[in-house]
Amino acid sequence: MENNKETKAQPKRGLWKPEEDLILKNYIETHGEGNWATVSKRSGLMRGGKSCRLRWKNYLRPNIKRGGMSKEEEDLIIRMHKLLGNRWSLIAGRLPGRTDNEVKNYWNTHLNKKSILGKRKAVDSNKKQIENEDTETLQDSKKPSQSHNSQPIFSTSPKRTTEGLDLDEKKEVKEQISVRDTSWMERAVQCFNNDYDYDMVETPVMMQPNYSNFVFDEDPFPFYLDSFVQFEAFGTDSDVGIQSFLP
DNA sequence: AACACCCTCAACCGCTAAATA
DNA sequence: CTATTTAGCGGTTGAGGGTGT
Repeated sequence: MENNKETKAQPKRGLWKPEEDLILKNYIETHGEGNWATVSKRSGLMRGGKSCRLRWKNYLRPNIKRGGMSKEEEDLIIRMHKLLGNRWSLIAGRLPGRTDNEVKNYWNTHLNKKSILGKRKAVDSNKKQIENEDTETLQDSKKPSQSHNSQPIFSTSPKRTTEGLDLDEKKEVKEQISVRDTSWMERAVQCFNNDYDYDMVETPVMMQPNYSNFVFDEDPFPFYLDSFVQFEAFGTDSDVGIQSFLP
């Protein structure tokens, strides 16, 4: 809501200047991350909290890798995107030093455009195509491949169940979850790298490499094809459950 | 040189979910 | 239990640099 009594100064926008970067970097190195709303006030930056957070996360944070993607990184992005769709943060999680924004940009500018995956088209041409198509096809093509607005059957982020715990216990749970994250992602990627030939779960027929209708593009793929979801939904140490969801 | 067009990517927007008051 | 705040996500925009004519 706008407050008429108090004419709030509009937060500064646009590209960050080196001196602003320095201020933010120094502030966070001193005070730590978080509570972004107060960062601009306390640091003297007249930026919004979101802007500060984004600048830190995507640019100033230590170990950020900048510059062109290596062939390996590009290959991994393509594979992961095939597997996960537009879940950029998950994909970026597999690329040390890369941010979701960077991966997303790279996909949209380099990979998507080149149509490396064949079916996927550049955003603009896709829009034009949608405009020209009849209603029935339009509805299909408008389906988000995996929009965050459309609820996935299972969340790809573990539910945090820290209710009723004290601060230290909460921290511990979060660390455990984080470890579990790495674990299932690692296994899923290994699985993917090995053409789904992994030992934990019986490979569903639709996930086998020679399955002719093995297509991810455009439509949200069924969750039983998503090995990431499998690992999370059913755990990494059990093969219970997956078979019951097979067609 | 001047202009138009294209491309890239940093930053912003709108939204949701989780955490906190 | 509800309201508010905070963090995070994916989609989109637009400034600025590059390239073609």
